[in-house]
Amino acid sequence: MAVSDHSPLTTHHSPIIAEVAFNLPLERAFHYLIPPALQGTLQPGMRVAAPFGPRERVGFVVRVLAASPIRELKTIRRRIDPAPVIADERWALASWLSAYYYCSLGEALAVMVPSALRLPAAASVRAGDLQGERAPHPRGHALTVHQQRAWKTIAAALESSRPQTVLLHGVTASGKTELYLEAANRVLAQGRGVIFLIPEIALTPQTIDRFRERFGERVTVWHSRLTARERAAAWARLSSGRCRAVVGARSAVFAPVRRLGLIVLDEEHEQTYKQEDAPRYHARDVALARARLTRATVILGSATPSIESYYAATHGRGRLVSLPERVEGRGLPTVELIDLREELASRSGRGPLSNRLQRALQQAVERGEQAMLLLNRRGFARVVQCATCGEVKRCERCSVPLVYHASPPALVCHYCNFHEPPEELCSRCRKGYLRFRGSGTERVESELHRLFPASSIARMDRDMTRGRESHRQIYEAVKTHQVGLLVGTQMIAKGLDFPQVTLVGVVSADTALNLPDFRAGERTFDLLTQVAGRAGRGQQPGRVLIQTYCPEHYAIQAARAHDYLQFYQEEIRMRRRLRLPPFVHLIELTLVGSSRQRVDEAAARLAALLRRAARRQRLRMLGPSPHRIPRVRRTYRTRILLKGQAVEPMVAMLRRVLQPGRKFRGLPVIVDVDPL
DNA sequence: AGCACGCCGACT
DNA sequence: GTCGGCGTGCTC
Repeated sequence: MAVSDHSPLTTHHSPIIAEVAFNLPLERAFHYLIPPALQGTLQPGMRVAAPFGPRERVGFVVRVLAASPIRELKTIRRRIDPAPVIADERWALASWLSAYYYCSLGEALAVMVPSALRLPAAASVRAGDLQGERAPHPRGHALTVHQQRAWKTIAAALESSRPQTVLLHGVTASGKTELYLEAANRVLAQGRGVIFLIPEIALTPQTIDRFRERFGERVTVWHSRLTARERAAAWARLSSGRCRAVVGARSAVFAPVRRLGLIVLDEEHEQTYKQEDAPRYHARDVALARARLTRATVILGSATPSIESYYAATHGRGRLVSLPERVEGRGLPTVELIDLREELASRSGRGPLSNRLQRALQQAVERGEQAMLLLNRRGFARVVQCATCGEVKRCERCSVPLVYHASPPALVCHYCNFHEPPEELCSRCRKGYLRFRGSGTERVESELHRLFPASSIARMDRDMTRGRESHRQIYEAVKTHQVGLLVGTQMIAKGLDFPQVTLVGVVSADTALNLPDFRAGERTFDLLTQVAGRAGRGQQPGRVLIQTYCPEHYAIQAARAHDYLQFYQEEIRMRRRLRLPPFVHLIELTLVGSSRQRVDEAAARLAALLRRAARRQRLRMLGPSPHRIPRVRRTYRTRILLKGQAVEPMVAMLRRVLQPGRKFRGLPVIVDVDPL
């Protein structure tokens, strides 16, 4: 293309320049000439393909201009979309994302639009599409007294002209979904749109089914497994306004729902709402930001609300409503603690299951009832150690011990998935036999086989659910009573509804508790409460046994008593005393690089710079300190933590300190705002 | 983020 | 003498 033909650009007054933002960690957007064939057709929010360096890239048109200060402009190659894929408040939402999570506008826009989305040329908004059907659908069931009281608050929020956030705190099986459906129904009847977020599509088929039952074709399901055609169709239905409700995981918070009136986050405490690669957004916080822009209501629902959400709801930012009882008068299971210190002193055997837990399992088996065992650790044994020289088998690429897996036999790194054939003799001293220490789900499974040879036993963890159908197969096997005993990692703690399970055993409550993380208590309380909620969902009452070395810990005590408030009050006191969220916001910076020395030096320099900047503002800087696992895949990692009252000023400061591409001294810096 | 360019160690 | 490591810089 002969750029020199377009001399001098400033005399043009028609928009022949497009400013394009790419999905790159660069703050700048780039200018291109619009080819004659596309002039007059490009609008902000459309995607275009353009030459970028040696290759072609897809970017978003941010605006069209009459002139550019840049000499030697290249020309846009193609237009991707017949109509903008970003419109209305989603533009402002992209700016918010970029400012809050420290990403470029291009990265923010890219995360809001599925990259594989291809809109058919015919996609256009017809007038009248937005009308739709407004008649409310009849309610499914009669509401309980508690549900009615909660509904009053929710209905008031929905009618209010000011956007509101309602935290719906309800124990497991207390009927939260019915209220979500009722709220969605009301908002649809107002002619407004609904986004319904669930933690994981695969784990919550029942919730989707209920939505489908109630709203039929008026709701679109949005998830990553959709085919290109399905995705395009769903996008078109929503952006045209023909369909005004969407159900989906995290990324559905960006769905092009029109006239948004309500966002529901079911199980709002779930960590899956946090995206773990850039931009590292939290769907709950995006939902709150988007709701502010459209004056929409947000309903957060959970049996174990995040500390942040509960604090916000009880300190003037939103309303709290509670459902303290299970529907149909079913009681909560009784929870007993097993002090492993006593067990250790008295017991002769050294398996992972205490005598008391074994007896309880025995009783359940004898009565023909089902039982579940939770252990948040895959594999057979956590540590493989030489009995003679004490050598522990470690991963070559990561600073972690290898985990022994029995079937198929292998030593596995849980961080880089490195596999190595197991040996019998120590590879260092060539004398000692290898000893297995610490239990995983495989060992518990083999222990169950030994104790209950006549029972049907299944295991559910990431190793067992590799295949796409395996998760559902295990689920069906338990549901139809083909399996009597189920052992698994935390994936068995969430959402599964097995009415015949009367006993839940937690093999070790301390795995999560001992992590060096200020949220360890919260994680433990969540996990114990959620897994306890799996017991006694049918006619038979439930019983939960928790094995622990620290039975006096408040997270475990509160879980035993089914007392969220007791846990919250202890936890919020700790957070206040230590200046932790929700009293401050954290930003975690991770410097990564192949040379430990270079990483450490850069981290020290960056920390010095930030410390100086932090003194001028009112914020604190901690570190640098090595990552909990300093080396993963031969890459060293060091962390710096920022603490402050507001995120935006901290991010603005980082923008000044870091180089383009979010680098410091040439090393990439991973920025995680509000890390989990 | 890619990708090309450019300057120092172990090899046909 | 080269092939290739990754440190540096650029992308309208």
